[in-house]
Amino acid sequence: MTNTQNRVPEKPVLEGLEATWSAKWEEQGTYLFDRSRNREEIYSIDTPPPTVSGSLHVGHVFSYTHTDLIARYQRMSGKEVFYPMGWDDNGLPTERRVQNYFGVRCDPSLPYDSEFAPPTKPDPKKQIPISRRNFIELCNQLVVEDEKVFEQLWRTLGLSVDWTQTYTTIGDGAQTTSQRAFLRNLARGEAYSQDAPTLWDVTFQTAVAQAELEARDYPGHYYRVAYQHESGPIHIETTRPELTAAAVALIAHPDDERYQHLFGQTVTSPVFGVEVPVIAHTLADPEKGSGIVHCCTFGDLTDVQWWREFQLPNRTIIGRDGRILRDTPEWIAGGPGEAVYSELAGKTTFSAREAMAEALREAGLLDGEPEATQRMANFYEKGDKPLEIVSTRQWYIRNGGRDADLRERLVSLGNDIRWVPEYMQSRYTNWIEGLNGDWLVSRQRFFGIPFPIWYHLGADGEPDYDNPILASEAELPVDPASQAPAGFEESQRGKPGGFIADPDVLDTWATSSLSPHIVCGWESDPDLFAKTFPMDLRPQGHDIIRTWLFSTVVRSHQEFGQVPWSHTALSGFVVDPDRKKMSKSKGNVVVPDEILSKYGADAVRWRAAGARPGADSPFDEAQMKVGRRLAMKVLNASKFVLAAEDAYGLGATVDFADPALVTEPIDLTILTGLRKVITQATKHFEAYDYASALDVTEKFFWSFCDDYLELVKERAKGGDPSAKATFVLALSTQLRLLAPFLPYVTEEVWSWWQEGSIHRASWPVTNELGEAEHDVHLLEVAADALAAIRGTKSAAKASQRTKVASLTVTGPQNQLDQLALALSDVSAAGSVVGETTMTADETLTDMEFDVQLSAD
RNA sequence: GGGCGAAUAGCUCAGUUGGUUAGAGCAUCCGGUUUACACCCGGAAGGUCGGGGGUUCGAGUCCCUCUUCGCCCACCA
Repeated sequence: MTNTQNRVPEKPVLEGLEATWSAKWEEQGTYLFDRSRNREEIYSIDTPPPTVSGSLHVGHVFSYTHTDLIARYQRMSGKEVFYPMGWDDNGLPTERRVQNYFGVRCDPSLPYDSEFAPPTKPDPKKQIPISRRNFIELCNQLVVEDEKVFEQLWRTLGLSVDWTQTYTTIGDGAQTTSQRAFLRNLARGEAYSQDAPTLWDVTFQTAVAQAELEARDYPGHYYRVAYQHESGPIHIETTRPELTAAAVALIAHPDDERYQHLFGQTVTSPVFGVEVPVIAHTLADPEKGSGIVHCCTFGDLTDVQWWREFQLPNRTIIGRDGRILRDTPEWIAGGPGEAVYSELAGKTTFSAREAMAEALREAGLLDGEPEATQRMANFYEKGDKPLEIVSTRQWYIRNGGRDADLRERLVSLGNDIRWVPEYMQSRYTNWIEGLNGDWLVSRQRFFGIPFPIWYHLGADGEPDYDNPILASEAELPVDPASQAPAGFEESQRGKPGGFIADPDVLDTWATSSLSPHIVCGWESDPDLFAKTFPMDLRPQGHDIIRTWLFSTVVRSHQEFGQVPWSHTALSGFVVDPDRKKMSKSKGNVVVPDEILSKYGADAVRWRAAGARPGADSPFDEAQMKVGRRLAMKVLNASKFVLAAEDAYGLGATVDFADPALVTEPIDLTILTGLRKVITQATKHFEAYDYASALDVTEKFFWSFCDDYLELVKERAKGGDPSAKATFVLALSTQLRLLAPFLPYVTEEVWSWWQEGSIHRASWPVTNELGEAEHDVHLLEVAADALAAIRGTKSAAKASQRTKVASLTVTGPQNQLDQLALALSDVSAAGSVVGETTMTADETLTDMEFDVQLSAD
């Protein structure tokens, strides 16, 4: 016989459960993945790697909890769960954090300094320039520290991750995978490089992709500028007069009567006197400005389209630093505007705009004064200056942006994924249908995975971009900046007849899009890959459907011809009480550590589980208290049921866990109701609806505690086996139903009277509770009677211990019959000492009670 | 401008395929030291289901329409 008495604490507390149990889980390997199991028995999760250079906020805590709820349910249901954790440490966010943290900046022209140590007191205003290698060393150093902090938080939160299965997006494994996948893309013609106009961030001096754009309001002015035609001035309106020197055409709508006489003719640009054609195109909007627009290389994406379509000359005047090119361009040199240009040269677009406006004004070519306007401009999502368009050589991966067939194929692949919630699929479809170019994957940055590519240098020292030298898959990962390609010596680097490295790194999404490849061991662990791919679940935020989700489908389609997972679950955001998105700049971010230590992990998880998939949820600290109360209730109710009689408990033990002992009608209603809860909770979990699973379980649990336990405690104290059997069966079932939500408190209670971890116990099934049933209305009828008694005492402002002198019940016969079956429990719980009279009245739909309190 | 979602008690949300008098928790108010739990328990009050129209014996639920809010996308002359 198991002695439960000694293992039930006298005063159970929530404090410390996180530390105790997360250590035991680690020690006992509770969540280790057992790869000996078959594919059908495995459930694999493509966890989002959080950006370690950022900070985790309560939104992360919620969404990672959502994934863990599913993981724990699947594990208890018999699946071996493959649940790795990644850290996204690759890319610009880490660079920025390193710059701020250490007060340095990367200058690739500097040599490596093995002695370099970052300043102890960094001055953010005066960043010390260091070599690329020194910079990357600092990146690697800092991410290790950040990752420790993140892991600690996840462990406290109780994520059932297999901590032996971690990866980083900058680690060797990810580098090899990313470079290999890129080489395969290249070999299959899915990747290509091109010298073309590119959206460009002048602050970070890198190209950016369509998916990283963000349109923001941007104040500007309309300038009314006169181009010259033999018939007189032609006024255009522009917000960017500084691009006049880059004008290549004027364009108006073909039906615009005002400009019919100009089509096919030429005009000259103001100040610079450059001759440009006037062209008709439907994209010119007669309603905007004067209806005729100057096309410059390049003011916006429409300019790029016109430039391509009409094969206009490229008259770029903006450099990679966002400033007007210092050398006077050939089409300006020797012309009337040479002097004006030299004033613009080297200026930022902002000050060049003012200087150009002044020059136009002086020349009398500015009509009226500039008119203030609010327009939208494209920004890099991490940048704070509007993007420019510059011509640069970049690498692209085909994603359907320039191929209608592929686009259609990718859209239909969305049907192979089960979306939770379903309506999120439309965001995926919409995004693909709105693509306007292939995926730009090269970035002119430092902390990232380099392209595994070099170029021959001709005798003239010019690189041969058309015939790149590719790394072999066997030598991956490679760093072409420090390794020479096969057949060359390092000394030939940069020399005519030698080679140079491709200077760029892969966009971080180009690597994170391979997370299934990375975690499942593509090309490195075929056995693991066969058992985990395609994966079962991709959990992620709905804000990165266009980036992470879509790009992962693209890469999986290219490499495997199928979708990478069968399900995707999209979490909503935690928003502040005003329904605004939390962000650092707004100062409304809730720090997870504080709420975790204040309310406990179980309470926070309980609140997270209340946020349904896809739905944004306002943060409300008061809600955490409710979760904490539930966790506390689990401890106390369990103690009451399991502790021996002399410790004020009911002394139920595992020996009573036998449905055959349950004979009392009201006890049978509990088992009957619980079977229903099992069925419903299971159904909800299978549909990824953890919130409803919790709801049905929790409601039953409160009723179990407040109604049922109160009703039968006197009988149980008398040693009734039917009651005790019901207690242990119901407790065991409810603990397991609650285990995904409250892993700490359920594990704690489980340890009082069971062997092993509850998290490796089996998910409850209905036949554990036997076959015998009783109408669940009995519990309702009994609870109603008890409520009437309590209500009378409450209305009389009397103690609940007040004795009831007489109880008269009137109601339909069938309800009275039910009540009769539980009358002794009701009387005991309600301190009914006098007579109980029951009178049938079929005109009533519900019972009515007359409760006379005793005068004593 | 296009797409998606939401609107139910002061707040956060449930409400299955239409079916009695619309539910829960929090907050509020009232009461109770009740031998599991005062980190507790009991009780009460609180709603024209965003507006308007329609279908139906019957609409929170279905249809149309309007309004408001949120998110995603587009919008640089």
